[in-house]
Amino acid sequence: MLQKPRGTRDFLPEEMERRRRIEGCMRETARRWGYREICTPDFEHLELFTLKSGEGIIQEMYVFEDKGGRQMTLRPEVTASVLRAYVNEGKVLPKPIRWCYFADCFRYERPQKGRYRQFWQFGVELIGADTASADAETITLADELLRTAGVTFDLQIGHLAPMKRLTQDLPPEGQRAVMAHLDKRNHAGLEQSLAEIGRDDLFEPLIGLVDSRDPAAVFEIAGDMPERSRIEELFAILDSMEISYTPNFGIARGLDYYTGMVFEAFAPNLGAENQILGGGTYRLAHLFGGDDAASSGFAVGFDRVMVSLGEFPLEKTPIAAVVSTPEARARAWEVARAFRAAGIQTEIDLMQRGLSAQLAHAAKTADYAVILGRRECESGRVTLKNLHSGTQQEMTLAEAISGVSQHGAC
RNA sequence: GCCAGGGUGGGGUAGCUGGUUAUCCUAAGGGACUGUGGAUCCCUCGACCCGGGUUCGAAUCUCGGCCCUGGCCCCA
Repeated sequence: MLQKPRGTRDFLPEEMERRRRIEGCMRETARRWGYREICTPDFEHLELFTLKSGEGIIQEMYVFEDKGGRQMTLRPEVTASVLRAYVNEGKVLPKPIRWCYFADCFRYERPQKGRYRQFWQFGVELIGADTASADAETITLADELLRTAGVTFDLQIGHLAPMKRLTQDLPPEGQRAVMAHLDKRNHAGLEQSLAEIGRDDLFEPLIGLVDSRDPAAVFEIAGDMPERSRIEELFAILDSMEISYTPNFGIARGLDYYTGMVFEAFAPNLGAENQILGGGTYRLAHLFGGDDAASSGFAVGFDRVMVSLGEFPLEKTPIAAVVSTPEARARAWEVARAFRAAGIQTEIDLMQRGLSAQLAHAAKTADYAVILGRRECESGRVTLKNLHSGTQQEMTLAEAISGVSQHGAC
């Protein structure tokens, strides 16, 4: 038997209903904040992502050569595409630009819990605003999005400036290593890296930075800096909005293009892959030939949110099954059409089953049976049977439709 | 790329210290039952992940691959 590709999943209707429901929550929240949907290609020129993230990511992507000999790749994320689209067509739009997307992405990685080779991200990008308010909007929207979806999470917010200030004298490789260790809270690795470059004196301040839960203490350690007022303003807005978060000035997000604020959210009930959201402020447009627009944004790991949420009840709408004898076949089609026109999910027998078997089937899949035989054909009425209570009654078609509409599923 | 544990009908399983036709539950389809359902009974359908090796004989032992689950690395 043919298997699905490694790291991919089939979603059956039950699961799709759950996914669409949560997707709808996220879309609605973004809409209320003025973020309108953008859709970019599933595949892009490879160069788009190597420009953004370096050559090293090629081995993690689905790269292919198209029939014209072009180096292409399935998108591993959406931010690069959105910024490319901005450079291509968004330059003249009034700023700030608020865009959101819900899209599948592809990464050639080893699958594990919450990590798949095809996965979905819901994200927003706020382009052209370079203020504490813009930072605050990005974070607050992220918080609201996750809360609306119903997921339990820890929100951690940091800023790259203090860490960069402390490590500004280090060689680039040293700085990179130090930030990586801090991001992973790897104290032993940090100590070793600092020793290798002869800067053991930085160990205590850097640890203090990461462990600090008070922004004021961070400036005590790292000293004053130009970004200080913006950072303080950001946290003031978040506090006034009563956002629940943990300051974490050890977040490095690993990538060079982040310029200031960075934030992440974690779901405590997930395994090793427990980060469900990540974002920050960045500059990318200039890489793709555009202006140096300041941007901020985040992406939600939609599949991880779904794993974290687990099973939850779905609201049911009533289902009607039209059950008929062979002689009432034509009438059954008419009645089914009328039910569907009223917006009711309605199914009709396609298996040429006997009345008994039709009812047996309806009892498993529907809430109401609309029974049609010679008697109903002659009277022009229908028999409506409630399949949960077992009660049934003959009535007009209109009465049956309104009865099903009003009672809902049991 | 690395580590651990797994892979038997659509789903869940027994067998796995080699030996008849591979067990059971469930689902699905049909019948008992041509105007009334989920019960019951009967029937049908349908599986040893793939390939090599050992053996008279492999679901079982062995090797390789693939895939699944979790972890490492990475995490845009």
